[in-house]
Amino acid sequence: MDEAVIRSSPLFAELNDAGYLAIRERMTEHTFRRGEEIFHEGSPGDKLFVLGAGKVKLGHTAPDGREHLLAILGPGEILGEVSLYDPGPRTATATALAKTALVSLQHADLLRVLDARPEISQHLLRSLAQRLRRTNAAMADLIFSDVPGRVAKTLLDLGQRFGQPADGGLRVTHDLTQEELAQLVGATRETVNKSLAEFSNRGWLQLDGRSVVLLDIERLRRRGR
Amino acid sequence: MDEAVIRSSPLFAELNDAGYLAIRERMTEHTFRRGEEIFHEGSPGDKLFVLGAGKVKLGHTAPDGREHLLAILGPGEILGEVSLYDPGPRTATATALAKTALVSLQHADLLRVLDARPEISQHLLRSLAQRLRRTNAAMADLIFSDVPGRVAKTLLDLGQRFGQPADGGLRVTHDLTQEELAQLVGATRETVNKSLAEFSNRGWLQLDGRSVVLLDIERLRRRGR
DNA sequence: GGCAGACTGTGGCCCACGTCACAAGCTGCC
DNA sequence: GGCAGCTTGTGACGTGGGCCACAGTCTGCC
Repeated sequence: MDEAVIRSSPLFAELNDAGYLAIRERMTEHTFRRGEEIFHEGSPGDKLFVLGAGKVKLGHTAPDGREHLLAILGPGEILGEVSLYDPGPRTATATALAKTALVSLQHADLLRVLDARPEISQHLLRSLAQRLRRTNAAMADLIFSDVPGRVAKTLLDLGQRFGQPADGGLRVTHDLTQEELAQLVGATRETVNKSLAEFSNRGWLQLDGRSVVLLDIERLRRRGR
Repeated sequence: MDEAVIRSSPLFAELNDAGYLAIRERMTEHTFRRGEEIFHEGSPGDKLFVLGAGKVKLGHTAPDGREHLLAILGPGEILGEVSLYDPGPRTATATALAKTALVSLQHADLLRVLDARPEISQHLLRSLAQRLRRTNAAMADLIFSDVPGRVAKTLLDLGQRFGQPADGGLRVTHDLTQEELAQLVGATRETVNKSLAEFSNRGWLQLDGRSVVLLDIERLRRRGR
């Protein structure tokens, strides 16, 4: 079960069992299948989510309908916390990329915990600060790196977070279509496809549906910077 | 004097006079002239700054030496707060763009205030959350807008924050060279120059050294999206 | 007042990448 | 099992904008 993942998420890890149980009973469990929306841009943001299992994409749709992904989140990660600090409608849409289990918690309930245990909010703050740094790094990449470079970097990042050793390489089950990967790196599907093909026939990785096996991490890393 | 600006910055506005004076005496005043560095990427980040007057650019230098600006900050704004939440070396370099007056405050001193008045930290959190939203919007622009569009948007944004009515338009003294403006929008100086020239001879704005007068805001806005 | 160094203004060349257009697999549902 | 609709693979073409190379203007310093 993924209860253990929730329990040990940074948000709750420091609570003792009694404290955790008190907050746990205010949480609601949900499951989603690929393509189902967890929340939509513009809707009121009064809840926060913690992923137990699965994967979620956080995306933003431009007025002209073009879409761009802000982040991919996995087990143990927190979702929707921005509107905890800055109340108002959601500024992004969260969609499940695979079968996903998560719990939701009303902001009000969480704030009660934070009141009692202010040191926990440090974890939330740090995660927000890190998200900001990440985003800044991504912007720098958009400006300075070409598409293959961004693809390589993104795969390495996903590999570090979700990969597991297999088949003489690092298997990364990203659950993304090439279209979604393109939206994540800020390019078109076609260009991403060609970059992947290039990496593949250099033997740096091996494509396999919605996952890849990274074979030559060192070279990918060099290509990424 | 710019004391009033500091006093009414979101960080301190809610304090009563006694509370403010208590923290005020832990602050140190500094002034910088154009080009002087307030802090440098990689140095230990143990202070936070509040701008009283002037303007500051926040930039990041890539390993290959190319530079990119994250934000332009003006009077009343806070600087260096990220390392308050996520301690460690500074991840950006702050440089004065004009004659700038500011005060600095050790994190430790500020944390003492926040302990006593936790509601104040809400303001800090909100400003961080807003910074994150801003950055996300900037990323979307990098992906979806062309250079002239980003230039138009950036000028409108600066205009909204620093502009004042004059000469039948909105005068924006941005204190940026075209090179710096280019680093801010993620393009080269040459392309930015050509965009500005284009806007200028369409009569949408008027160039004037390190400031511009925005004449046709409506059209600039349309160009920006 | 004159020289040095920064900044602005513009044209030419070229390539990375977006757009378009299809072909070919894969998946799943009736 | 077959058709419909995703998804992947790849080639042709056009162009926005980076890079280079100057010329012209502005600023401040000796």
